[in-house]
Amino acid sequence: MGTGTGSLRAGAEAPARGGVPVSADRILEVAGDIVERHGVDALTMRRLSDDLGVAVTSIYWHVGNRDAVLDGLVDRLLARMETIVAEGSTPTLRLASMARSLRRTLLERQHLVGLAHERDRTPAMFLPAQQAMAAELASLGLTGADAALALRTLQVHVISSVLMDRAAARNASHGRVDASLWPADGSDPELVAALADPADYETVFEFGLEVLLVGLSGD
Amino acid sequence: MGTGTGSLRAGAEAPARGGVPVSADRILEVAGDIVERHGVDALTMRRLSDDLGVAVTSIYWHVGNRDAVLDGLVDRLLARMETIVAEGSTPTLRLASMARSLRRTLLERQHLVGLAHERDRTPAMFLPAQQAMAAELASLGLTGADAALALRTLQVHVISSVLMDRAAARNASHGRVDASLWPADGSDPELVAALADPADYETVFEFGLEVLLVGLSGD
DNA sequence: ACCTGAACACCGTTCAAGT
DNA sequence: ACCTGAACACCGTTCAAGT
Repeated sequence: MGTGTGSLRAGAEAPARGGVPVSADRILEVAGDIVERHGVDALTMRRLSDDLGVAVTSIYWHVGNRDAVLDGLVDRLLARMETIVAEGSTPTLRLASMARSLRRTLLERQHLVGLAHERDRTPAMFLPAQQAMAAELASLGLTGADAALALRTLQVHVISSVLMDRAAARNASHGRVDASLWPADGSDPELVAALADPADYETVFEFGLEVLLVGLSGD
Repeated sequence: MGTGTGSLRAGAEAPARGGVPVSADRILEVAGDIVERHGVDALTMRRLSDDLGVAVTSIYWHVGNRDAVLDGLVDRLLARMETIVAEGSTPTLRLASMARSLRRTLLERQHLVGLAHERDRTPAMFLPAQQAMAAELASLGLTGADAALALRTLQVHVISSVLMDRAAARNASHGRVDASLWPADGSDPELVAALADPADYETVFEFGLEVLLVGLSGD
Protein backbone atom coordinates (compact mmCIF):
# COMPACT_ATOMS: atom_id res chain seq x y z
CA MET A 1 0.00 0.00 0.00
CA GLY A 2 1.06 3.59 -0.44
CA THR A 3 2.84 5.00 -3.44
CA GLY A 4 6.36 3.84 -2.72
CA THR A 5 8.55 2.77 -5.65
CA GLY A 6 9.14 -0.62 -4.16
CA SER A 7 12.83 -0.48 -4.97
CA LEU A 8 13.57 1.62 -1.88
CA ARG A 9 14.13 -0.88 0.90
CA ALA A 10 13.03 -0.12 4.43
CA GLY A 11 16.64 0.08 5.49
CA ALA A 12 15.96 -2.23 8.39
CA GLU A 13 18.71 -4.60 7.40
CA ALA A 14 21.33 -1.90 6.84
CA PRO A 15 24.80 -2.94 7.98
CA ALA A 16 24.45 -2.41 11.72
CA ARG A 17 23.17 1.21 11.95
CA GLY A 18 25.96 2.84 10.00
CA GLY A 19 28.35 -0.03 10.22
CA VAL A 20 30.03 1.23 13.39
CA PRO A 21 31.58 -1.81 15.03
CA VAL A 22 30.54 -2.61 18.57
CA SER A 23 32.93 -1.73 21.36
CA ALA A 24 32.77 -0.68 24.97
CA ASP A 25 33.02 2.93 23.86
CA ARG A 26 30.31 2.61 21.25
CA ILE A 27 28.04 0.89 23.79
CA LEU A 28 28.46 3.74 26.27
CA GLU A 29 27.84 6.27 23.52
CA VAL A 30 24.51 4.74 22.54
CA ALA A 31 23.59 4.09 26.18
CA GLY A 32 24.28 7.74 27.03
CA ASP A 33 22.02 8.75 24.18
CA ILE A 34 19.15 6.66 25.51
CA VAL A 35 19.58 7.86 29.08
CA GLU A 36 19.83 11.52 28.17
CA ARG A 37 16.85 11.34 25.84
CA HIS A 38 14.46 9.03 27.69
CA GLY A 39 15.75 8.66 31.24
CA VAL A 40 17.57 5.89 33.07
CA ASP A 41 14.57 3.58 33.21
CA ALA A 42 14.43 3.50 29.43
CA LEU A 43 17.89 1.94 29.31
CA THR A 44 17.18 -1.77 29.01
CA MET A 45 19.77 -4.17 27.77
CA ARG A 46 17.50 -5.28 24.97
CA ARG A 47 16.79 -1.76 23.77
CA LEU A 48 20.46 -0.96 23.96
CA SER A 49 21.32 -4.00 21.88
CA ASP A 50 18.61 -3.11 19.38
CA ASP A 51 19.98 0.40 18.95
CA LEU A 52 23.43 -1.08 18.52
CA GLY A 53 22.18 -3.58 15.96
CA VAL A 54 23.58 -6.51 17.88
CA ALA A 55 22.39 -9.36 20.11
CA VAL A 56 21.74 -8.59 23.77
CA THR A 57 24.31 -11.02 24.96
CA SER A 58 27.21 -9.47 23.11
CA ILE A 59 26.94 -6.41 25.35
CA TYR A 60 27.87 -8.67 28.24
CA TRP A 61 31.06 -9.56 26.51
CA HIS A 62 32.23 -5.95 26.09
CA VAL A 63 31.05 -4.50 29.38
CA GLY A 64 30.08 -6.58 32.36
CA ASN A 65 26.39 -5.93 32.88
CA ARG A 66 23.83 -3.15 33.17
CA ASP A 67 25.39 -1.79 36.31
CA ALA A 68 28.76 -1.58 34.59
CA VAL A 69 27.14 0.37 31.76
CA LEU A 70 25.71 2.85 34.27
CA ASP A 71 29.07 3.12 36.00
CA GLY A 72 30.74 3.75 32.68
CA LEU A 73 28.26 6.50 31.87
CA VAL A 74 28.99 8.29 35.13
CA ASP A 75 32.73 7.97 34.60
CA ARG A 76 32.32 9.45 31.15
CA LEU A 77 30.37 12.38 32.53
CA LEU A 78 33.04 13.07 35.15
CA ALA A 79 35.81 12.86 32.59
CA ARG A 80 34.08 15.49 30.50
CA MET A 81 33.74 18.04 33.26
CA GLU A 82 36.31 20.49 31.98
CA THR A 83 37.75 23.19 34.10
CA ILE A 84 35.47 26.15 33.72
CA VAL A 85 36.69 29.66 33.14
CA ALA A 86 36.05 32.28 35.76
CA GLU A 87 34.80 35.68 34.67
CA GLY A 88 34.51 38.86 36.67
CA SER A 89 36.67 41.44 38.35
CA THR A 90 36.22 40.36 41.96
CA PRO A 91 36.58 36.98 43.68
CA THR A 92 32.87 36.98 44.48
CA LEU A 93 31.92 37.65 40.87
CA ARG A 94 34.27 34.95 39.66
CA LEU A 95 32.84 32.44 42.12
CA ALA A 96 29.36 33.31 40.94
CA SER A 97 30.28 32.87 37.30
CA MET A 98 31.86 29.50 38.03
CA ALA A 99 28.83 28.29 39.93
CA ARG A 100 26.59 29.47 37.12
CA SER A 101 28.55 27.78 34.36
CA LEU A 102 28.74 24.58 36.40
CA ARG A 103 24.99 24.64 36.75
CA ARG A 104 24.54 25.25 33.05
CA THR A 105 26.74 22.36 31.94
CA LEU A 106 25.11 20.04 34.45
CA LEU A 107 21.66 21.03 33.27
CA GLU A 108 22.60 19.87 29.80
CA ARG A 109 23.12 16.38 31.16
CA GLN A 110 20.35 16.24 33.74
CA HIS A 111 19.72 12.53 33.70
CA LEU A 112 23.39 11.69 33.86
CA VAL A 113 23.78 14.05 36.80
CA GLY A 114 20.89 12.33 38.54
CA LEU A 115 22.64 9.05 37.95
CA ALA A 116 25.88 10.40 39.37
CA HIS A 117 23.99 11.71 42.37
CA GLU A 118 22.42 8.33 43.10
CA ARG A 119 25.90 6.84 43.10
CA ASP A 120 27.25 9.59 45.32
CA ARG A 121 29.70 10.79 42.71
CA THR A 122 28.65 14.42 42.90
CA PRO A 123 31.74 15.48 44.85
CA ALA A 124 33.89 14.06 42.06
CA MET A 125 31.90 16.10 39.57
CA PHE A 126 33.23 19.29 41.11
CA LEU A 127 36.83 18.25 41.30
CA PRO A 128 37.91 20.13 38.16
CA ALA A 129 36.37 23.34 39.45
CA GLN A 130 37.59 22.90 42.98
CA GLN A 131 41.07 24.33 42.66
CA ALA A 132 39.89 27.41 40.81
CA MET A 133 37.19 28.05 43.39
CA ALA A 134 39.63 27.46 46.23
CA ALA A 135 41.87 30.16 44.83
CA GLU A 136 39.02 32.67 44.83
CA LEU A 137 38.01 31.70 48.34
CA ALA A 138 41.59 32.19 49.47
CA SER A 139 41.55 35.77 48.25
CA LEU A 140 38.41 36.23 50.32
CA GLY A 141 40.43 35.10 53.31
CA LEU A 142 38.95 31.61 53.45
CA THR A 143 41.40 28.75 53.84
CA GLY A 144 41.61 25.32 55.46
CA ALA A 145 38.47 23.80 56.92
CA ASP A 146 36.54 27.04 56.41
CA ALA A 147 37.28 26.98 52.71
CA ALA A 148 36.28 23.31 52.51
CA LEU A 149 32.95 24.10 54.12
CA ALA A 150 32.35 27.01 51.77
CA LEU A 151 33.27 24.85 48.78
CA ARG A 152 30.86 22.15 49.77
CA THR A 153 28.10 24.63 50.43
CA LEU A 154 28.50 26.01 46.92
CA GLN A 155 28.60 22.52 45.46
CA VAL A 156 25.42 21.48 47.23
CA HIS A 157 23.77 24.67 46.08
CA VAL A 158 24.63 23.94 42.45
CA ILE A 159 23.63 20.29 42.24
CA SER A 160 20.53 20.71 44.35
CA SER A 161 19.41 23.36 41.90
CA VAL A 162 19.94 20.90 39.06
CA LEU A 163 18.15 18.10 40.92
CA MET A 164 15.17 20.38 41.63
CA ASP A 165 15.01 21.47 38.04
CA ARG A 166 15.07 17.88 36.92
CA ALA A 167 12.25 16.82 39.22
CA ALA A 168 10.17 19.78 38.10
CA ALA A 169 10.90 19.16 34.43
CA ARG A 170 10.02 15.48 34.64
CA ASN A 171 6.58 16.21 36.00
CA ALA A 172 3.99 18.18 34.11
CA SER A 173 2.43 20.02 37.03
CA HIS A 174 5.22 21.97 38.63
CA GLY A 175 5.64 23.10 42.20
CA ARG A 176 2.26 24.71 42.05
CA VAL A 177 0.69 24.98 45.47
CA ASP A 178 -3.05 25.04 45.73
CA ALA A 179 -3.85 28.52 46.94
CA SER A 180 -7.14 27.34 48.42
CA LEU A 181 -5.22 25.54 51.16
CA TRP A 182 -4.23 28.86 52.66
CA PRO A 183 -6.60 30.60 55.02
CA ALA A 184 -8.50 33.23 53.08
CA ASP A 185 -8.32 35.69 55.92
CA GLY A 186 -5.45 37.98 56.83
CA SER A 187 -2.59 36.15 55.09
CA ASP A 188 -0.48 37.94 52.53
CA PRO A 189 -2.35 37.64 49.20
CA GLU A 190 0.70 38.53 47.10
CA LEU A 191 2.70 35.77 48.74
CA VAL A 192 -0.06 33.23 48.14
CA ALA A 193 -0.25 34.29 44.51
CA ALA A 194 3.52 34.01 44.08
CA LEU A 195 3.52 30.53 45.58
CA ALA A 196 0.70 29.45 43.29
CA ASP A 197 3.02 29.93 40.32
CA PRO A 198 5.32 27.06 39.45
CA ALA A 199 8.70 27.49 41.08
CA ASP A 200 11.36 29.04 38.86
CA TYR A 201 14.43 27.24 40.11
CA GLU A 202 16.81 29.44 38.17
CA THR A 203 15.64 32.45 40.13
CA VAL A 204 15.84 30.46 43.35
CA PHE A 205 19.36 29.46 42.40
CA GLU A 206 20.45 33.01 41.68
CA PHE A 207 18.91 34.33 44.85
CA GLY A 208 20.52 31.70 47.06
CA LEU A 209 23.84 32.09 45.30
CA GLU A 210 23.95 35.82 45.89
CA VAL A 211 23.05 35.46 49.56
CA LEU A 212 25.66 32.74 50.03
CA LEU A 213 28.40 34.72 48.32
CA VAL A 214 27.63 37.87 50.27
CA GLY A 215 27.82 35.77 53.41
CA LEU A 216 31.09 34.19 52.38
CA SER A 217 32.77 37.45 51.51
CA GLY A 218 32.35 38.43 55.16
CA ASP A 219 29.63 41.00 55.82
CA MET B 1 18.36 -30.42 63.56
CA GLY B 2 19.26 -28.23 66.50
CA THR B 3 17.85 -28.58 70.00
CA GLY B 4 14.37 -27.19 69.48
CA THR B 5 11.46 -28.78 71.31
CA GLY B 6 9.70 -29.68 68.11
CA SER B 7 6.36 -28.53 69.43
CA LEU B 8 7.16 -24.93 68.63
CA ARG B 9 6.05 -24.46 65.04
CA ALA B 10 7.98 -22.23 62.70
CA GLY B 11 5.04 -19.89 62.59
CA ALA B 12 5.22 -19.82 58.82
CA GLU B 13 1.60 -20.81 58.45
CA ALA B 14 0.23 -18.38 61.01
CA PRO B 15 -3.11 -16.84 60.02
CA ALA B 16 -1.93 -14.22 57.56
CA ARG B 17 0.83 -12.48 59.60
CA GLY B 18 -1.24 -11.64 62.64
CA GLY B 19 -4.58 -12.06 60.99
CA VAL B 20 -4.83 -8.44 59.91
CA PRO B 21 -7.25 -8.37 56.96
CA VAL B 22 -6.02 -6.93 53.69
CA SER B 23 -7.10 -3.43 52.79
CA ALA B 24 -5.73 -0.46 50.90
CA ASP B 25 -4.48 0.96 54.19
CA ARG B 26 -2.84 -2.25 55.28
CA ILE B 27 -1.15 -2.57 51.88
CA LEU B 28 0.31 0.92 52.14
CA GLU B 29 1.45 0.22 55.68
CA VAL B 30 3.41 -2.87 54.68
CA ALA B 31 4.65 -1.21 51.48
CA GLY B 32 5.93 1.75 53.48
CA ASP B 33 7.76 -0.64 55.74
CA ILE B 34 9.54 -2.28 52.83
CA VAL B 35 10.46 1.02 51.18
CA GLU B 36 11.76 2.61 54.36
CA ARG B 37 13.77 -0.46 55.28
CA HIS B 38 15.12 -1.64 51.95
CA GLY B 39 14.55 1.15 49.45
CA VAL B 40 12.08 1.64 46.61
CA ASP B 41 13.64 -0.98 44.36
CA ALA B 42 12.93 -3.63 46.98
CA LEU B 43 9.22 -2.98 46.69
CA THR B 44 8.06 -5.63 44.23
CA MET B 45 4.43 -6.63 44.00
CA ARG B 46 5.30 -10.21 44.77
CA ARG B 47 7.31 -9.37 47.87
CA LEU B 48 4.55 -7.06 49.01
CA SER B 49 1.96 -9.81 48.59
CA ASP B 50 4.22 -12.24 50.43
CA ASP B 51 4.57 -9.90 53.39
CA LEU B 52 0.81 -9.42 53.38
CA GLY B 53 0.23 -13.15 53.22
CA VAL B 54 -1.97 -12.86 50.16
CA ALA B 55 -1.81 -13.55 46.43
CA VAL B 56 -0.14 -10.95 44.23
CA THR B 57 -3.23 -10.33 42.24
CA SER B 58 -5.40 -9.34 45.18
CA ILE B 59 -3.30 -6.21 45.60
CA TYR B 60 -4.53 -5.11 42.22
CA TRP B 61 -8.07 -5.30 43.47
CA HIS B 62 -7.49 -2.98 46.44
CA VAL B 63 -5.13 -0.47 44.87
CA GLY B 64 -4.65 -0.11 41.15
CA ASN B 65 -1.05 -1.09 40.50
CA ARG B 66 2.50 -0.50 41.66
CA ASP B 67 2.43 3.12 40.66
CA ALA B 68 -0.73 3.65 42.70
CA VAL B 69 1.01 2.09 45.69
CA LEU B 70 3.89 4.53 45.31
CA ASP B 71 1.48 7.43 44.94
CA GLY B 72 -0.33 6.32 48.05
CA LEU B 73 2.92 6.19 50.00
CA VAL B 74 3.79 9.74 49.04
CA ASP B 75 0.30 10.95 49.95
CA ARG B 76 0.65 9.27 53.32
CA LEU B 77 3.97 10.97 53.93
CA LEU B 78 2.52 14.37 53.06
CA ALA B 79 -0.50 13.82 55.29
CA ARG B 80 1.81 13.11 58.20
CA MET B 81 3.84 16.26 57.89
CA GLU B 82 2.49 17.99 60.96
CA THR B 83 2.91 21.64 61.56
CA ILE B 84 6.19 22.04 63.38
CA VAL B 85 6.63 24.20 66.39
CA ALA B 86 8.90 27.20 66.20
CA GLU B 87 11.33 27.83 69.01
CA GLY B 88 13.46 30.87 69.70
CA SER B 89 13.11 34.48 70.68
CA THR B 90 13.72 36.11 67.29
CA PRO B 91 12.20 35.48 63.85
CA THR B 92 15.56 34.31 62.56
CA LEU B 93 15.98 31.82 65.38
CA ARG B 94 12.45 30.53 64.87
CA LEU B 95 13.02 30.09 61.14
CA ALA B 96 16.21 28.20 61.89
CA SER B 97 14.47 25.90 64.36
CA MET B 98 11.69 25.18 61.87
CA ALA B 99 14.14 24.38 59.09
CA ARG B 100 16.06 22.11 61.45
CA SER B 101 13.04 20.19 62.65
CA LEU B 102 11.80 19.81 59.08
CA ARG B 103 15.15 18.35 58.14
CA ARG B 104 15.08 15.98 61.08
CA THR B 105 11.62 14.61 60.36
CA LEU B 106 12.45 14.21 56.68
CA LEU B 107 15.66 12.38 57.51
CA GLU B 108 13.62 9.80 59.38
CA ARG B 109 11.80 8.96 56.17
CA GLN B 110 14.65 9.32 53.69
CA HIS B 111 13.45 6.87 51.08
CA LEU B 112 9.92 8.21 51.12
CA VAL B 113 11.28 11.74 50.71
CA GLY B 114 13.33 10.58 47.74
CA LEU B 115 10.18 9.12 46.28
CA ALA B 116 8.29 12.37 46.83
CA HIS B 117 11.15 14.27 45.21
CA GLU B 118 11.06 12.09 42.10
CA ARG B 119 7.38 12.86 41.77
CA ASP B 120 7.93 16.55 42.33
CA ARG B 121 5.86 16.61 45.48
CA THR B 122 8.49 18.34 47.59
CA PRO B 123 6.69 21.70 47.54
CA ALA B 124 3.62 20.01 48.98
CA MET B 125 5.79 18.54 51.73
CA PHE B 126 6.43 22.04 53.05
CA LEU B 127 2.87 23.24 52.94
CA PRO B 128 2.16 22.71 56.64
CA ALA B 129 5.24 24.70 57.61
CA GLN B 130 4.70 27.39 55.03
CA GLN B 131 2.28 29.62 56.92
CA ALA B 132 4.35 29.58 60.06
CA MET B 133 7.50 30.43 58.12
CA ALA B 134 5.69 33.15 56.19
CA ALA B 135 4.70 34.79 59.47
CA GLU B 136 8.33 34.91 60.60
CA LEU B 137 9.46 36.26 57.25
CA ALA B 138 6.82 38.96 57.50
CA SER B 139 8.24 40.18 60.78
CA LEU B 140 11.59 40.39 58.99
CA GLY B 141 9.91 42.70 56.51
CA LEU B 142 9.62 40.10 53.75
CA THR B 143 6.25 39.84 52.02
CA GLY B 144 4.81 39.05 48.61
CA ALA B 145 7.12 37.72 45.92
CA ASP B 146 10.18 38.35 48.08
CA ALA B 147 8.77 36.15 50.81
CA ALA B 148 7.90 33.44 48.27
CA LEU B 149 11.46 33.45 46.99
CA ALA B 150 12.85 33.26 50.53
CA LEU B 151 10.48 30.42 51.37
CA ARG B 152 11.51 28.42 48.36
CA THR B 153 15.17 29.02 49.02
CA LEU B 154 14.77 27.65 52.53
CA GLN B 155 12.77 24.69 51.22
CA VAL B 156 15.39 23.82 48.64
CA HIS B 157 18.06 24.10 51.28
CA VAL B 158 16.27 21.63 53.53
CA ILE B 159 15.40 18.93 51.02
CA SER B 160 18.71 19.17 49.19
CA SER B 161 20.40 18.50 52.50
CA VAL B 162 18.24 15.42 52.95
CA LEU B 163 18.87 14.25 49.40
CA MET B 164 22.63 14.64 49.85
CA ASP B 165 22.55 12.76 53.11
CA ARG B 166 20.61 9.98 51.49
CA ALA B 167 23.01 9.62 48.58
CA ALA B 168 25.96 9.62 50.96
CA ALA B 169 24.32 7.11 53.29
CA ARG B 170 23.42 4.75 50.48
CA ASN B 171 26.97 4.47 49.31
CA ALA B 172 29.71 3.11 51.48
CA SER B 173 32.55 5.40 50.40
CA HIS B 174 31.38 8.91 51.10
CA GLY B 175 32.26 12.15 49.38
CA ARG B 176 35.90 11.43 49.91
CA VAL B 177 38.07 13.17 47.36
CA ASP B 178 41.38 11.69 46.49
CA ALA B 179 43.92 14.13 47.84
CA SER B 180 46.50 12.94 45.34
CA LEU B 181 44.56 14.64 42.56
CA TRP B 182 45.52 18.02 43.89
CA PRO B 183 48.85 19.54 42.94
CA ALA B 184 51.31 18.82 45.70
CA ASP B 185 52.89 22.26 45.41
CA GLY B 186 51.61 25.50 46.88
CA SER B 187 47.96 24.58 47.42
CA ASP B 188 46.43 24.87 50.87
CA PRO B 189 47.26 21.60 52.67
CA GLU B 190 44.62 22.09 55.36
CA LEU B 191 41.95 22.54 52.72
CA VAL B 192 43.04 19.40 50.90
CA ALA B 193 42.97 17.47 54.16
CA ALA B 194 39.50 18.75 55.00
CA LEU B 195 38.19 17.78 51.59
CA ALA B 196 39.68 14.31 51.94
CA ASP B 197 37.31 13.64 54.81
CA PRO B 198 33.81 12.48 53.95
CA ALA B 199 31.41 15.38 53.76
CA ASP B 200 29.38 16.01 56.89
CA TYR B 201 26.13 17.24 55.40
CA GLU B 202 24.71 18.28 58.73
CA THR B 203 27.51 20.80 59.16
CA VAL B 204 27.08 21.92 55.55
CA PHE B 205 23.38 22.34 56.24
CA GLU B 206 23.91 24.40 59.38
CA PHE B 207 26.50 26.58 57.72
CA GLY B 208 24.34 27.30 54.70
CA LEU B 209 21.29 27.89 56.87
CA GLU B 210 23.03 30.47 58.97
CA VAL B 211 24.37 32.34 55.97
CA LEU B 212 20.96 32.30 54.33
CA LEU B 213 19.16 33.54 57.42
CA VAL B 214 21.66 36.32 58.01
CA GLY B 215 21.16 37.33 54.41
CA LEU B 216 17.38 37.24 54.71
CA SER B 217 17.27 39.28 57.87
CA GLY B 218 18.83 42.08 55.86
CA ASP B 219 22.44 42.81 56.65
C1' DA C 1 -17.19 -8.19 47.42
C1' DC C 2 -12.99 -10.28 47.60
C1' DC C 3 -9.32 -13.59 46.42
C1' DT C 4 -7.04 -16.99 43.43
C1' DG C 5 -3.90 -19.37 39.67
C1' DA C 6 -2.70 -19.34 35.02
C1' DA C 7 -0.83 -16.75 31.56
C1' DC C 8 1.35 -12.76 29.02
C1' DA C 9 5.07 -9.71 27.76
C1' DC C 10 9.02 -8.03 29.50
C1' DC C 11 13.21 -7.79 32.33
C1' DG C 12 18.72 -9.03 33.49
C1' DT C 13 21.88 -12.59 33.15
C1' DT C 14 24.29 -17.18 32.17
C1' DC C 15 26.04 -20.51 29.21
C1' DA C 16 27.07 -23.61 25.70
C1' DA C 17 27.85 -23.11 21.10
C1' DG C 18 29.19 -21.16 16.93
C1' DT C 19 32.71 -18.56 13.74
C1' DA D 1 38.38 -12.75 19.91
C1' DC D 2 33.79 -11.87 19.20
C1' DC D 3 28.88 -12.87 18.56
C1' DT D 4 24.71 -15.79 18.85
C1' DG D 5 20.16 -18.24 20.55
C1' DA D 6 18.22 -20.82 24.11
C1' DA D 7 17.13 -20.84 28.68
C1' DC D 8 16.56 -19.27 33.63
C1' DA D 9 14.54 -16.66 37.33
C1' DC D 10 12.28 -12.68 38.05
C1' DC D 11 9.35 -8.66 37.01
C1' DG D 12 4.26 -6.02 36.46
C1' DT D 13 -0.17 -6.83 34.91
C1' DT D 14 -4.58 -8.98 32.98
C1' DC D 15 -8.25 -12.05 33.15
C1' DA D 16 -11.32 -15.71 33.73
C1' DA D 17 -12.69 -18.18 37.48
C1' DG D 18 -13.78 -19.27 42.01
C1' DT D 19 -16.25 -18.30 46.74
